[in-house]
Amino acid sequence: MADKQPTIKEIAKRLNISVSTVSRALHNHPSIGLRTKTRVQQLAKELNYEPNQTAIFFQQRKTFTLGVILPKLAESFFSSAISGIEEVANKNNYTVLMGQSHDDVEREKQIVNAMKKHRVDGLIVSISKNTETYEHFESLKNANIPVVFFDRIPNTYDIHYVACNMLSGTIQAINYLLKKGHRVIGMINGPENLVATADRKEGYIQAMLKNRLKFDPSLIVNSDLSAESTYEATQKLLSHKRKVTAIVAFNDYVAMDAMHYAQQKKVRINKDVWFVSYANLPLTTYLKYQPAASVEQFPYIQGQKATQMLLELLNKKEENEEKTDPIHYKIIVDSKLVIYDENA
Amino acid sequence: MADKQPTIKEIAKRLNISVSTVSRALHNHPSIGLRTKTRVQQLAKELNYEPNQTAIFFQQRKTFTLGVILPKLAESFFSSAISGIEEVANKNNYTVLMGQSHDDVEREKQIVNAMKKHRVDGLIVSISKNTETYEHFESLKNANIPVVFFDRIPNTYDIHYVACNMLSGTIQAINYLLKKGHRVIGMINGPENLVATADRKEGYIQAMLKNRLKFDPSLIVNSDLSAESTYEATQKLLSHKRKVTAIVAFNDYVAMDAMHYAQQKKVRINKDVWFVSYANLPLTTYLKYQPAASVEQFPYIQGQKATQMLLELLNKKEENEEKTDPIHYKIIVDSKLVIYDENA
DNA sequence: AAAATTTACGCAAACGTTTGATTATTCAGG
DNA sequence: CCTGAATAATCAAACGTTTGCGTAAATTTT
Repeated sequence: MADKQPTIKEIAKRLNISVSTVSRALHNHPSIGLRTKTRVQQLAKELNYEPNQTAIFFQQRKTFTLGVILPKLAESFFSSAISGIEEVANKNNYTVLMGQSHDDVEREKQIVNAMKKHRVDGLIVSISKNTETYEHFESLKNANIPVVFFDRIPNTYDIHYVACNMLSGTIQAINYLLKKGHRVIGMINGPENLVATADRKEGYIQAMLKNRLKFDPSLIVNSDLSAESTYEATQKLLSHKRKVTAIVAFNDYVAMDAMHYAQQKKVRINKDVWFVSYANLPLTTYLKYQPAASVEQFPYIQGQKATQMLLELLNKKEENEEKTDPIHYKIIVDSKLVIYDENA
Repeated sequence: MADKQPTIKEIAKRLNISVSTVSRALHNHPSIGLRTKTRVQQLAKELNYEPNQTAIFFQQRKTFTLGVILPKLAESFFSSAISGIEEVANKNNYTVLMGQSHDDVEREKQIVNAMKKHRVDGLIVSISKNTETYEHFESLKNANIPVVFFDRIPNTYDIHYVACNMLSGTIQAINYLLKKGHRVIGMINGPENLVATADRKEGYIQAMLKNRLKFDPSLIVNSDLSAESTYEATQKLLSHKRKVTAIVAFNDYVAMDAMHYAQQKKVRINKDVWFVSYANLPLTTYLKYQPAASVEQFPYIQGQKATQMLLELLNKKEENEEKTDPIHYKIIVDSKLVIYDENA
């Protein structure tokens, strides 16, 4: 019973017709008579024929495979993102080749190469923390493999990407706190070299100005994201000469550390001092502390958008062959404040 | 500059030799003279030649791709597992096609089909919670695609798998508690139909018997894993006529709920009552409660082992073509108790 | 009834690579 | 100078599909 997989040839031979006829019959090509069409399709069912995709891939110069490179699946941001990617990809009959860089540039390069070798049709990537040079992606351009970046994007202009606008969420966060009556709002921001850090600061400032309040730079402190650094930052804010009654933290981890420190200092969380952060931890009831609200970055949606964008690029490519048009797609997803405890 | 990718033919033409010579030269075949060999290899570098893998896949009837199907990447158990899989796969020049079933049998079937279409060389799968029939995997046998199951494995014998032995860890857990002086140890077990549940119970019993203690069935209660059910179970144990001083919970989520309930009842965690569980939450300091110890199931290692097993199967397959030998590989990884707080 | 058109199918090339069989070249030994 | 062996390279088939082009038979149009 261990038949070799039946091929189009096999069917042709049995029916005493040519392979091209079989191929066309299977595709419902108009120039094939109804009679033979049904004969072919029946036999195909009978033999349990399945087209050899590798042959088709080869013939069509297309693999219906999207490569996805991201830092770490263990981070729920990325595992959500890949679910969004998978969903759109599968809906369009693409499958997903996956690779984790683990924030290691060398691995990232290796994966890019492996993907290129495997002739993925396109690539979706969120670059590693340490990626500062982008030649390994350049080589994809030559190979005519489109790349869409998401969330963690290179610092250049000639790319397609979808990313999250941190401004909107930050402004909402500040507004939320202002509406609750807070006037002295501290911010624990991230490393100064990150775009994400600048965006948060910018959002903070904009929100204050829009509300005709003046911006006090000493209320923004930075953390290198280590627990110690965050403790220190928190300490600074808690001992600020003006009484800080709310703190916006760079992300959930920072928020956790800050709240931990505050708690130790007998500060009551979301009572004496309110905390708001940026979501990257799954919201579980099992966390020690919970911020009052969190800026959501919609990784699932970002994943979907990125995939849609990539698929469009692939279509474009099919249409106007060889035309390397200079347009670069950019999608910005607005972040949004999510309030956890409505009655608070 | 948008050259089509150079092919072996191109090289042959330029050098005025045949494609077969080029192919062999590139592979360092002994029957090619040193002179032409170097000429070919040089030109290849120059043109930036890269073999067309799709052509090779097709020709060799092999894709160097492993399919991985698992329920949910968001669970850290699985994201660890896939890291292990990826590592071994990449080391052996395989790449990983990924699909999440989200515990939906229909999706699982779809993914299996997609993978078959893509002609993955082999498959690694952890079945969905709701999978009770296995025909969709049977079809892979016919296609001669080997499958290795891991962790969540079908309830049949004729499969390859790697799974985790819950007995060892459970016994260690009980021993640990006994050594700490606990004599009345409760267990919150899972749904009765799961193998995992039976294993835990079995471990509990064996540990007690080995220590010449008698087993009290009323100390094992079941939870359907919902918070309410767990509360109820915890309540039963805390109000047991014998004073329960330690509780082994089915997993981290259950443990969290149990500790939450206990806390509310003024029971001091790991003081009045000790908690031990089975790890499936990443160990972060951000959790509200922490069990004193946890049985680790080594997802990363399971992933590695499963991949190694699959690669072996693929090698076997290459050697003795068509021989469908009836041997089924099984690897059992021992679970192991990890104690969090050494000085406790 | 011949010409034009339509319908239904076959031929063969092409995609890029590998590989068994074959041929041409070189060279040693007799 | 011939034989036989080693060396170096070529030929051609094969992998399974798709597709442009050609063409015989069937049908319609004059």
